[in-house]
Amino acid sequence: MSQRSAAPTSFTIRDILNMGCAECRKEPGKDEPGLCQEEDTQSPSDISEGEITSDPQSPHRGPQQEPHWYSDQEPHSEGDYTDHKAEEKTGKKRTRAAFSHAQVYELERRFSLQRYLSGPERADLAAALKLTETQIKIWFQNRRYKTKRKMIAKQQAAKAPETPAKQVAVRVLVKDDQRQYYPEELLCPSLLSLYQAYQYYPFLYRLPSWSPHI
DNA sequence: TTAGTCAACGCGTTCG
DNA sequence: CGAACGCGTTGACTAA
Repeated sequence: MSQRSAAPTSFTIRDILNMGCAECRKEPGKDEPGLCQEEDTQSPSDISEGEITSDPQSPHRGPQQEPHWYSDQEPHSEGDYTDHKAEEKTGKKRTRAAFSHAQVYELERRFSLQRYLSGPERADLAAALKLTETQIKIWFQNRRYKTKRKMIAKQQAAKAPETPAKQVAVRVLVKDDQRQYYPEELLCPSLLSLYQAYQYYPFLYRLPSWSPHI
């Protein structure tokens, strides 16, 4: 990972929040999922200390002009979580909050440190991220299950009987009759899948646990 | 249209 | 008995 700037990178909650989504700032006008919109409506200075700009209503992901993430959705804060469940029973269509980049960043960071949270830890994290404890609990549940599934799939792939190698055409960059790289120098498949898993959260590349180096 | 991801849900199980 | 868990599924959504 190359150095983006001369400024030291801090991973405290406050710094993460205040720094906003660096990926979004690169191309502010680009219409791409995973780009946040917060900078347009709320400057970092507007964020109170230690506060996550976690409005699932205005998630980082989603196009600028017409947010596809529940544009008709009522605010989904901790207070209305039960209301949301009540809505389910009344037959209203199910909604799904999209956590902001800052929230997911902190959740992933925390998960990399500990896979299980105690009650008080969960409450603290929920308060810091402006999410409900239930959301934190469900997120960790899903995250553990997701990790397990991937591990099982990986083990099964490793155990699977070797199939005869298939010959495929490989494009090779040639300049002045000289090959510029070798196929084996390309990204390995496992790394590609990892990249794919991070497609929605490019900022995760900055997590300490993440390293593009093999 | 399809495959994949995600948050949320339902259900059965475990544990204090 | 209630809370938390694992697991499978659902519904909304995107990219290809």
